[in-house]
Amino acid sequence: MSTDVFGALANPVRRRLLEGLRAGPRSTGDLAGMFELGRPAVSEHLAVLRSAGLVREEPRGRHRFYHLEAAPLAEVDDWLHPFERYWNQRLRALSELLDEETP
Amino acid sequence: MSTDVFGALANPVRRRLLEGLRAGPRSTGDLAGMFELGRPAVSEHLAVLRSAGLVREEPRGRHRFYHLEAAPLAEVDDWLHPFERYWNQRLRALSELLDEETP
DNA sequence: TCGATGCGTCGGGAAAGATTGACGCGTCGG
DNA sequence: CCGACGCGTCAATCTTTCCCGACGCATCGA
Repeated sequence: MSTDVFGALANPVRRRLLEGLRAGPRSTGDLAGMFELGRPAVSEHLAVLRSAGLVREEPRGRHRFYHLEAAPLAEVDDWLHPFERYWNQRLRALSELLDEETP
Repeated sequence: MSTDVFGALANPVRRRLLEGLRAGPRSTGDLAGMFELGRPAVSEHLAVLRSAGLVREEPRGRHRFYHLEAAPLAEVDDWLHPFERYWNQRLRALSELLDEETP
């Protein structure tokens, strides 16, 4: 059903597809032009993104336009947030200070 | 050398390992206790995290303690940021307003 | 109506990932 | 000094992912 969002983002092709969709909906062939891949491969990647809820397809004529559906990315953001203080220097200093205060 | 960070996060076991390391450094056996997996499997997952720079190992006696090294997660955060306005309603409205203001 | 176009899907093969049992190495306690 | 402990690594196996060529379906232009 809805595949793992993290798994969907694991592939660089799929990440670039999402980046390409930020500017607006695009057709499959248009998206496939971004890569040196065969069209079936891109189509499969789009299917993975779709099963992760990251993309919505709108058939228009004989083209099929894909729309960015960024809502599931919030899950990644939520997972990432608790780690933020560990890579941000200033917040890290603050948190270490707090760790000293509360033993 | 440094494996893809997104690829490292694709596996739920590895994500839970990083979560478990937020509280502080832990030994391999301790971490393996979090799962119903064999110790070698967990050890390999830790190797993947290490090759992604997400973890640092500190040999202490016959134990080996793993420390969280969250810096590479900033790459994920950076990638995620341009999408934020697409899933956050309020920020989306704001950014669309800004887009109108600055042509 | 007919040929061309744009797509998704299926089958197969190659590559990568995940898990296990067995083994070897260094470390600690007695 | 020795047996037990905690680990990492290796070979082998199984699953998943990735990619392609071929095919079929629907749509558009003439």
